[in-house]
Amino acid sequence: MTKTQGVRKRANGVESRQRILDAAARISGERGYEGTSIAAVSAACGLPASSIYWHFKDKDDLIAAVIERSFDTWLASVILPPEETGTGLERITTMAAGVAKSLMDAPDFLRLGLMLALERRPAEPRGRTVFLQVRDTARARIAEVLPELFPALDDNAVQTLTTYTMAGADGLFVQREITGDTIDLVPLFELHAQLVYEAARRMTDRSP
Amino acid sequence: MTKTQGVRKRANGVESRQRILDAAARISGERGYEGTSIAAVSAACGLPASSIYWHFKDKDDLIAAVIERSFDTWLASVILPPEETGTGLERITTMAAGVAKSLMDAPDFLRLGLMLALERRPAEPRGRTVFLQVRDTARARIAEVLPELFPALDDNAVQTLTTYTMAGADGLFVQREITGDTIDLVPLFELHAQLVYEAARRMTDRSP
DNA sequence: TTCCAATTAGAGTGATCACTACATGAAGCC
DNA sequence: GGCTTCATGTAGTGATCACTCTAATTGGAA
Repeated sequence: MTKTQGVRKRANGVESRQRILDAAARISGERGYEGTSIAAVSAACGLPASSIYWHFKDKDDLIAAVIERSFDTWLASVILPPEETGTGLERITTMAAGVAKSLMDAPDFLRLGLMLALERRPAEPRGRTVFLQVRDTARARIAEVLPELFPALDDNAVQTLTTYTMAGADGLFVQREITGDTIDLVPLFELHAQLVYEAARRMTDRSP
Repeated sequence: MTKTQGVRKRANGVESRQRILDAAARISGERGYEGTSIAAVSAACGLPASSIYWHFKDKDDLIAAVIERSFDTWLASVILPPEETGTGLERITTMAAGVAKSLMDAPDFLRLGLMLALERRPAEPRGRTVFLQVRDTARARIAEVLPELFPALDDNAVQTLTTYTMAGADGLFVQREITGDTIDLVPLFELHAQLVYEAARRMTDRSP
């Protein structure tokens, strides 16, 4: 029996799960955890609430799944180009531009993540934990890149610069969310990369 | 028939309003707009819901009042020390340290503000609008400071550096919120000030 | 005293929340 | 056909939401 693309949609768990996640990602990316109601997700994806609860244990599980799905996509952008592609400055500038592009393509992930991260509720949502893990992985990537470009950097300086690099990325993203979609993050991220690069260079000069 | 203006502590009106705002600031700073329920504020301040609605028109009005109250306090920290206190770098480093201290003293304001700013709900809360106005004022302050220290900077560079300065402040604040209260923002803000200073200096060197 | 207005207390409104019980339907396998 | 599993549909559950109504209390003014 061939799969007819007919009007009558037959029960399709995988596709329904994706539709639920799409709707939940959009709504939670716009309104945060508390602002995302199951009824709204249900209306947006066209499936009843009971279907959502068949695919996901509870609301917490749904939000966590939203974060997890964007996980790999986003982390793939945090990569330093190989050595033969250019100078150190060129490489981290390209890396920064790549992160900027991925953030502009799919801002819901970081927007929801930052909202979850800023909240301090008594029972921490699992989505927040997952987001912080992704963040730590991204942070570790940067902490590996810096000594590769500046072997003379001591560990303390690497930690400080890593923190500063992450902060700049978050802050520039927030800036775009506030000011509007017209702002292009790429040149700002490139500037950020250059400033971090210069700072690292000066730090190595100081402690030979 | 002249309504005497000198109203004493007629009842606990003024004090009650402050208690409500204190409770609302703490709760909304921890859980955001949707996460702040009138019942929770009522329990935290010891006054019934009807009293909250006597002092404030609705929830939106309450949250906006929370933002407005922190307004002046916070803006007062965004000030460049006078010229005779040191070199340009020293002055903006001191300014950055002051902002860092004020953010660590009262993080609820910026945490709530950033949560409001990131949200994109159909009906924008008034608190969000107020927060963005405060932000614009702070931004204007920075945009005035930069040409004072670097008269040769063109307007485009000033705008870019201002955006980058704000972004760094936001991002470092977020970093502290995520990593925990043990992190000291002051040295990170000072580093940020130095990097912006160096960037501005190099920009003026490039276009004399 | 009496009156008035500023607050507060308490009870209650309908709406919406996350979540569930249960029946129904569709496909695969025999 | 019958049986099972996957998935959806219907119709709720009690709890909590923002908000309101009205009566009580309070202190100052007349």
